[in-house]
Amino acid sequence: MSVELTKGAVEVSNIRHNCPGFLAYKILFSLCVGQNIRQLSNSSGPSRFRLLMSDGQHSSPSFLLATQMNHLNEENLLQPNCVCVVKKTINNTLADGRRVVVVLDMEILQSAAETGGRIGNPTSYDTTGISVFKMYISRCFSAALSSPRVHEKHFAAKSPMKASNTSPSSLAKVMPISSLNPYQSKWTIRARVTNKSSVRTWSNSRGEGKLFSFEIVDESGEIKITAFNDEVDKFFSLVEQGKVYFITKATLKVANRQYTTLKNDYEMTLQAHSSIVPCDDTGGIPAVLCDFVPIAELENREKDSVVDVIGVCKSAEDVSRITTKSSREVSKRALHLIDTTGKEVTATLWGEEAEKFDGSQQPVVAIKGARLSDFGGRSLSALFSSTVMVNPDLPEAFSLRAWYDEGGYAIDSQSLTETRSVGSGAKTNWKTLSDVKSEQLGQGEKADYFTCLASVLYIRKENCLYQACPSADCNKKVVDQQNGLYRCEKCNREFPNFKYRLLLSANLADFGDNQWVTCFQETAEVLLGHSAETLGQLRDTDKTAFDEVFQKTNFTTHIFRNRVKLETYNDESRVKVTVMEVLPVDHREYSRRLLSNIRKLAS
DNA sequence: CCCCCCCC
Repeated sequence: MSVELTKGAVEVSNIRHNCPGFLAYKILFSLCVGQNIRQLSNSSGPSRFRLLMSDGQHSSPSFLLATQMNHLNEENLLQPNCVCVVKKTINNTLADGRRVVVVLDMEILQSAAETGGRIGNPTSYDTTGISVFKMYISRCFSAALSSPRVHEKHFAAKSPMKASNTSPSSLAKVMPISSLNPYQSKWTIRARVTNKSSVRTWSNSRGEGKLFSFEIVDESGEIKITAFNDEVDKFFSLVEQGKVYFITKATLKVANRQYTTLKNDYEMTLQAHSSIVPCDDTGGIPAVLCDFVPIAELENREKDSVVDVIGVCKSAEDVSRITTKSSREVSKRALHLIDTTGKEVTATLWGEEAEKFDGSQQPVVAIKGARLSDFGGRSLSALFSSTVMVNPDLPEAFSLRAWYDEGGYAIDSQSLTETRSVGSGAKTNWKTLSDVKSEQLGQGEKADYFTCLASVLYIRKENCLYQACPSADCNKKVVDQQNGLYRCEKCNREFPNFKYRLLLSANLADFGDNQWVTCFQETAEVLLGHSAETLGQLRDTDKTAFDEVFQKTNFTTHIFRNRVKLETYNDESRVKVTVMEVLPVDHREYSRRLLSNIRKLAS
């Protein structure tokens, strides 16, 4: 059978390297022959196939089969000289600067046997020679191939540079990053910021100061740029992650390979006379692309691998300060991310990123280049080289938002990170209050421990405070001698003062049952939100305010970690529940408990 | 001129 291949398809696919605004879209239907299929060696993750594609006129080896199309190989359809329809592609630049056309969707139209050999006499298509002229042409293509998935971010630059930017002749003056060296100072580059640090200060024997750095990329390569002191003030707010700039008059120096993973022998330092000018994002500069790993998939990835992840921040822990092994203080904040795989993972942010993070609206968070750790099973940690994006303008973010809001928030998800946030040490023994009775918890020799999600129904405020011995280690009730002195029988002493202690009897309820529990000092203070001392003062001076504390506590919901034990008392035995810990309701745990309870109720 | 990848 004879088929006609779409001449020019190879060229069109490759030219579209110059249209970074498009993440993925349908290309002109093109019939191509996969002449050569090579499985790329890959230490982790699924196999990747490189395809030498031909349109009968040109052939190009720069086609990479997206892994979701690997089934073609498994079905044995991917054979040299088969004819396929390429339906959807995305252009990408590999870490080493090579450009590839990733085939996201294609269909085998005719098997290799049916084709019977090579079609036409294709010549090799040279992608390195994409000229300014072609870049210009590509804009015509991008206009013709407009798509709803257009992802272009227009930068409202009204500078004169904008006009010259659209002119092919001026583009010729822009140099590729890969051509820069310390021996030539007259250059302008046009590049996208892929990673921007926060401002950091230093102080050492050579002096002190502040700095920030960022990384940029163009079609030819990447480089790191650092700004110190005055240049920090001048450029920090101008430089934005993801945006494209003309950069000129910075100093180049040999990069210390020890400190960089970027593929460039040099790095840049901004000077007083350096110039950074925002420019149009209209072609030529590769977009910052993320290769998001589904959260469930993290389980199979190697420890210490660096991955891109995206998820809804279901809950975020409070920021805290820790001291590192090198005695440095740093802020950290753990985020709990969930995605459509129904799995969660804990990701830690550091420093300013941790301090400024606001998880209150459960934003979608994408982290490009997070390190996978094996702490608690699997967890993630942001690196200095990571890019943390909150509610990024990405299709993946939109679909995650929709998934979460339309029901994802309620799924009984499981975390890959074993947290010890509730209970200590042993696995949390979640029970409903009716479980505690039906399973006869605490009726054995030893005490039992359980954790429940419950609301405060009632607190006995009468007798909740007592006057205790003021000695540090004695909490024994004292006897008011009515002479200004208080006697402790245990210490066998009289004191001119006492301290207030709390001993609270509260009735807790969940969906199916209720339970009287006892809260001693610490747990009572957490539950009521006031110290025993304050409450004692209030009771004595402002009864209304005192009552209000209890009213406000009623119907609040918490996680209670409890001890339950059989106690004998005047020949009568009954279980006594003592609250060991009152914890705020963690949204994550809350949904999980609520669902588990609902299921119990239904069954 | 920095160069830190952290903590449970």
